[in-house]
Amino acid sequence: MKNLRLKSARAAKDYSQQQLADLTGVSRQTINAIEKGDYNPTIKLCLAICKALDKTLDELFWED
Amino acid sequence: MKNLRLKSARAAKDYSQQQLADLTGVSRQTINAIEKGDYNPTIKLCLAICKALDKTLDELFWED
DNA sequence: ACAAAAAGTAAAAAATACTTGACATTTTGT
DNA sequence: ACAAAATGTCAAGTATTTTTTACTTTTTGT
Repeated sequence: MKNLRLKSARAAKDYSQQQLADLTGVSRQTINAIEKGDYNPTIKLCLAICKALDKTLDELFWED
Repeated sequence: MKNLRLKSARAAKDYSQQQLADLTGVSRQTINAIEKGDYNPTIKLCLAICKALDKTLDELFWED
């Protein structure tokens, strides 16, 4: 399923997918796929994304 | 680096590495390697571990 | 309306998470 | 002390993430 919290947090910082990709050291397609919910990133990448967006793991990646 | 919070949370539930592996659907070696800090698991596996141990992502996997 | 930037998507290759099997060492219980 | 259970570790193979390249569609600004 889509990760709208991530999309929203990225928008709040006014970052493009490319900018967030550069900040976290991955490709734009990877960011796109994570937002789209296609597959599960590694915790290392999740942490990098959280730090780039000033969010916690629970805020962006927790699911019930 | 070692993930002692994970090791501690597992001990609090009195689970062996094998038991936690069974609960989360991975091999014992994978749990062992994560505790040892050898590599980065996927967020999906992190979530499964958190749920098995009644912990949040931030409690077990956040790093500063 | 138009151009430029951003986002969506796909296939093949590369990198790495995870498994399986096997054995050594440490810990636990009696 | 002894046996059983738990943990640590390694190597080779499999599964999945991530990259690269490329193209299409949507959004944004003038």
